[in-house]
Amino acid sequence: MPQLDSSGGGAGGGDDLGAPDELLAFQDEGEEQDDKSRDSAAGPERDLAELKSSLVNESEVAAGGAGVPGAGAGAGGEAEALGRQHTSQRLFPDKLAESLEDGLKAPECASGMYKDTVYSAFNLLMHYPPPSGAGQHPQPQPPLHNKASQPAHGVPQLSPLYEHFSSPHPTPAPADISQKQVHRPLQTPDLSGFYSLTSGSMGQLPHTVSWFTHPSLMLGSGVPGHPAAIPHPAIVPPSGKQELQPYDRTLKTQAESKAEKEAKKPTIKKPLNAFMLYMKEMRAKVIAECTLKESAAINQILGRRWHALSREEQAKYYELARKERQLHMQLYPGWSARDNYGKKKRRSREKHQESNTDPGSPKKCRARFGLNQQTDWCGPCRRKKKCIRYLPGEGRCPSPVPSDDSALGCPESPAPQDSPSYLLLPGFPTELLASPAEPAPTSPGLSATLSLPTPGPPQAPHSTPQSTQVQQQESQRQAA
DNA sequence: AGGCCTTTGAAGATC
DNA sequence: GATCTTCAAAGGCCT
Repeated sequence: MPQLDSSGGGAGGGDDLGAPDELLAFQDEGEEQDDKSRDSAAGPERDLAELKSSLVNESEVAAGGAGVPGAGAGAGGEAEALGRQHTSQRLFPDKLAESLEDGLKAPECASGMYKDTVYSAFNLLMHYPPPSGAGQHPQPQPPLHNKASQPAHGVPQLSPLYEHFSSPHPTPAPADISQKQVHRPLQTPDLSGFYSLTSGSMGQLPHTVSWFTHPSLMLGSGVPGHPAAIPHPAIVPPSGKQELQPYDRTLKTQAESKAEKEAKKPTIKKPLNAFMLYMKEMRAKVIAECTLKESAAINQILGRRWHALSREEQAKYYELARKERQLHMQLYPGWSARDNYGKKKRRSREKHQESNTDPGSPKKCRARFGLNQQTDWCGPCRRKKKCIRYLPGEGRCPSPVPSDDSALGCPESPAPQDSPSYLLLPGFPTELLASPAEPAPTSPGLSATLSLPTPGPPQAPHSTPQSTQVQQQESQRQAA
């Protein structure tokens, strides 16, 4: 498996996990992957033709059957009957994952098992083609909804993008695939939450069949509503509802239809970054270990644990994320993150006003507090949002790690072993520090950055809503 | 019903 | 080029 250092090539600095280097690695990897893809594509064209043929057959069968997404692949028997073993491998790799899931479901592995097992599975997927066997029939899937489809056992999964990528024959999208082509498959019924569903369910993997009916392989992709036109998991209809049938559209004016079509334009989600992949994998574990259910608090713990990970461990996720982006690019060459801009409501004006009271940009901070613009590292860590940490000569901002997870209601969870302490420059504006007379805020995001770096005693588990905590922090800052 | 919270990283937008 | 903004997941909470 290529590692991050493979991207360095002596070009980068020492920061092999930083985003820029990561990008470089990604680009290098992309070329490498392109070569691999070409190699794969250079394989027997007959295989592809047969695969397409099998897809057509399955689509036809599915068209006469249930209109459930993934039902097109419900003709696994046909594929088997066709005796195209290789085709089965491509169409139903989820069976491999199911067998892997069996191993993941061992109850005694409730803690500390996910990462190793998942990555063992990952390695297995990466290096070995999925076994094709008799009886690889895709199971009919229940209605696809994000939350309802979460694994019952909280088995962590990696993104389907990566699962797809792990195919022994990853099929690159044609370079000329258009956005329209990408969107067409979404006109299939009830395809909501594909990306969330799939990325959250390695064991169930109802999406995997859909994944392997890549647009480049879907002869029906040009036919709206074609059963074979099953979308990529990253594609999520905006409303989760089925689009109108063509005869319904005729009832509307062209302008209305156009506007509605634009409004209903399905969303291709962003590929998950390394931390998101880590969160998806570890969330269930944290929930099991802690008494928390709120994602905000869980994310705080995960954020700290993320920083507590070794570089090697983080590198695994960076590698996964890189492959996710690689595959996403291959599948949706015309897609841009900009496409999803504005689909989430912008944060409140109060949020922006609050940011105005913050120290500001690193450059402003340096100027404000008399730091050297060239030598003093002053930055908002890698979030690049607020300058609230001041580190001379540091190329990377340490994590704002509080003493332990008990402050977040997770007493069982051990504190990160190598939680870095962070420095404050001499002359650091003490008014930015939390008042020692007041109870230290429990939120590590902002509060930890404003607290003294020396780890204090475990903070009492908070019981106030996080919004209240934020208000308290805000009031403290304003009082300061 | 839908936004907020909270995290980090990636990428687009802005200056 | 540096900085800022938005979005990606998650699910309880709040309006």
